[in-house]
Amino acid sequence: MPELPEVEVVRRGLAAHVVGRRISAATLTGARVARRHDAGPFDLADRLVDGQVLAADRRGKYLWLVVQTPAEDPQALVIHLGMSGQLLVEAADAPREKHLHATVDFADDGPQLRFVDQRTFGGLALTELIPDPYAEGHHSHGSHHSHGVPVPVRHIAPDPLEPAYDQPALVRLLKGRHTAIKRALLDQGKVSGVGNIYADEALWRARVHPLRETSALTKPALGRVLDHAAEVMREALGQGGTSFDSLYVNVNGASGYFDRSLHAYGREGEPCDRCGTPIRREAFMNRSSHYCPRCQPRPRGPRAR
DNA sequence: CGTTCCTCCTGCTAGC
DNA sequence: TGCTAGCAGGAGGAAC
Repeated sequence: MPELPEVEVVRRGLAAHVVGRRISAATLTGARVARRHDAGPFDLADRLVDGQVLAADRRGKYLWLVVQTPAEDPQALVIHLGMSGQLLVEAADAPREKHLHATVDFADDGPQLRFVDQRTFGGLALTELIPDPYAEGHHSHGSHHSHGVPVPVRHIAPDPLEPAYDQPALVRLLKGRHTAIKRALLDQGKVSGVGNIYADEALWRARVHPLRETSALTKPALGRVLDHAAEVMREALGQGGTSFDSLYVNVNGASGYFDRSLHAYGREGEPCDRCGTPIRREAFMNRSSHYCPRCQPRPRGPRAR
C-alpha cells in the first residue's frame, strides 16, 4: 500500500501490535526480499533474534522498526512496501499467503508479523540509525525521529506531515529548477510520500497541469500545489488510505476507502467534478497522469511536450 | 553535478 | 475459450 497515507496506516498498526514486543525468531524466504541487506537474509534473521521493538517510525514511504538488539546499538529494520507489499499481523498458524516472504515471531506467543509482496519490489533490511540530516532546521521544531533515521533513508526528504518539512525552502528550490511539477512531486529527495495517486489529485485540486515547469509557476502557485498535496494525503489518511482491491490493506487486512474521494486518478473518460470535461489519461514517466484538460490547461511554449 | 530513463516482478483485464 | 499486450499505488542506479 504504497503512498504516504497507506504507509502511515501500516505504521500505526505496527505501533499498536508490534512495538514493545521481543522478537523470538525471524524467517526470510528467498534472497530477493533482503536484497538491500548487504549481509544477506540469514544475517538479517539472526540479528533480529532477542531484539526488543522500541518504535515504529516513518518518513515518506519508508517505514522502520527501531529494534534494540542484544549486542549492538538500536538498529532499524527498514521496510519498504514497494508497489504491492503488505505487513499483516496474524496468528502463526493462519494459512500462508501465496507471496509470503518473511515472518517475525515474538516471545509472547502472540500473533506474528508477516511481509507479503506479490511483485517483490519491496523488501527488508537491518541497518544503522544515523542522526536525521533534516533535524534542527533554523525554525523547524526538529525531527520527531528521536532514534534518528536509517542509512537508506538518508536521502529521503521530510514528508509534508512531519515537523522537519520546510515548505518555504522547498518552494524556493522548485522555483529554481527546470523540471515538470509532477516529476518534482514524485522526487522523494525533494518532498517525500507523494506517489502517482496523490500527485494527480494535488494537481487537479490546484488546477495545474502535470507538465507545467516548476520555474514557470509563481511561488504562491507552487505553495498551493504543495498545500493540496499535504491536504489530500491528510484526508486520505483520515479514510484509512486508498485501496481499489485487496492488495492495499492495513495490518488487519482491511481496506481504506479514500478511492471514493478521488477526482482525477483512475477516472479517465469520466466527467471532471468541477467542469464536466472528460478526465484525460496520458503516459508520463513510464506510468500515467490523469488530469482535466480544461481546468488544468497544458503548458504552451517550447518546453511543452 | 542534476536530470531522465530503464528495469526489477506478478497478476489482472481488455481486446482480439 | 484462449492468447497476449498493456497496465498497476515505486525507486535505485545507469546513462546522459
